[in-house]
Amino acid sequence: MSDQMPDVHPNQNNAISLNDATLHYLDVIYRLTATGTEVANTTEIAENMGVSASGASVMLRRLAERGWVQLTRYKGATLTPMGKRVALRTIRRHRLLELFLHEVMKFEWHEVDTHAHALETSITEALEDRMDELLNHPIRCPHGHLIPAKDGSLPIVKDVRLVDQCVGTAGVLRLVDTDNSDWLKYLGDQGLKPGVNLKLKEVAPYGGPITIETQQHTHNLGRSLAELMFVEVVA
Amino acid sequence: MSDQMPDVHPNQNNAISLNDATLHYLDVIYRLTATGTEVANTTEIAENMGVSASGASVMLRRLAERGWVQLTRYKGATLTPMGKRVALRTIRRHRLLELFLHEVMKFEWHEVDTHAHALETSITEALEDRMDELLNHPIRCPHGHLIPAKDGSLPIVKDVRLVDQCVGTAGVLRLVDTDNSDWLKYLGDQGLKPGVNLKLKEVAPYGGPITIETQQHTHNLGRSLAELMFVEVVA
DNA sequence: GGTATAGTTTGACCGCGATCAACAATTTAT
DNA sequence: ATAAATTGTTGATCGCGGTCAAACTATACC
Repeated sequence: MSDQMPDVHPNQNNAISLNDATLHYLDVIYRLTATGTEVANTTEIAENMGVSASGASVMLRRLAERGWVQLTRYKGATLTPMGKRVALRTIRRHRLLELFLHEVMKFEWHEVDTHAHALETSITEALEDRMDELLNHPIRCPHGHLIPAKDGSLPIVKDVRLVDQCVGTAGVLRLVDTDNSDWLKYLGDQGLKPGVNLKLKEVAPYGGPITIETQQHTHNLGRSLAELMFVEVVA
Repeated sequence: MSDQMPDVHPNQNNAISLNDATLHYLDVIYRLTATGTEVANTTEIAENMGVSASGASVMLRRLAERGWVQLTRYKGATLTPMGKRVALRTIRRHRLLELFLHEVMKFEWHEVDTHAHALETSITEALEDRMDELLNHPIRCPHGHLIPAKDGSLPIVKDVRLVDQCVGTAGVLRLVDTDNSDWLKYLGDQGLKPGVNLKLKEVAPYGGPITIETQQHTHNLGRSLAELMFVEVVA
């Protein structure tokens, strides 16, 4: 809610009137810091932006001067509350677009990220709102990522990492945490998409494969793929 | 067909890999030169781009160096065949987007131009194609403007200017040639949208108003509005 | 506790699309 | 035909997001 997200300067269209580059940097930094890691380091950001490390370094300084980013030299970057808010708005648009492209435009779930990325900094607020209505105020993108509300708040869900569960656990697949098109295609082809019911049958030790069972099949997945999956446990 | 439109350098995604600015300039120049006038002059272009005349002048030189534009100093600009092709591709995307936003996203016909403009340089070719399919390979945008094919060819239609017809002529409204939101709203509110049947009842002389009749109403329109309307005459 | 190494920043530079102020060409009016 | 007004171009400069090469931490290792 708005008690934790301060207002961006009263701007007719929040998170807009900022250029692509800024929006994409903030997006990347958000995603890098969302997953536990406290700061995003320059090299990571540069890689994700497809830019040299020096280029990212310069840009980070500018983003810090403009108040979007909290920078500790030679250490890394975090978003300021303002930066976080802007990032969440871009992420909202990205995920709404992904779902829209999947549900309405009938793109495959492994294709939507690219197309959504191209559009996320260009769509108008009215279009964002219209998609939201048309999709019935959805909570998740096709991969299961959460769609932030316009105020930056995230829905509360009960996702837990599949690989942390004990053998025998049954649940509903809720999130496949990657945008890697190949992995998504592979999993999708096997029917392993959010919504599917599954049961954890076996976890090989020492980072070995895991075995899960769905209605139709038994699947053997390498650890790296299995680690992407989050489920809601059912009693 | 491709006999009149030369190939752009074999680029995986025609009219893309050019930046927004270039695309928008070419678009503007195309529209300024499409309506009879042989060349687009710097001031006009500058106004349409929302940029100073000197800025446009500099940019036009660059566009000429890059082969998109044919420039005659102190006279004006035309598109090269290559430039024309790129412009038509952008216009295709713009008009497909307009129709999509109207038909699928349920925006009003006077709203779509703005939103389409924001997106026209960002959408991927796949999305362009998907919209085209979903809309069943449409020929016209909501205002009736023609949608160029991917090769730059335009459908052949029988639109004629309403104000050039003699009193008594009956026809179908096919095109309202403006993107002015206010005028569009006004006309739309009266039911004067493409597809409506109408009959020319009176043309006041000396640029005076015209009177047209539709199924439900009789409309009195000032000359400037009437001049935007194109019809297909029915026998 | 010094030193190699990985990671980060700086400095000099570039291309792009703008601006403004000054100047040049073209049109229009007298 | 010349002066005045309009329109167009140039030159200097800016902000932005990049590059590469060189200098500078921070850290891990022996």
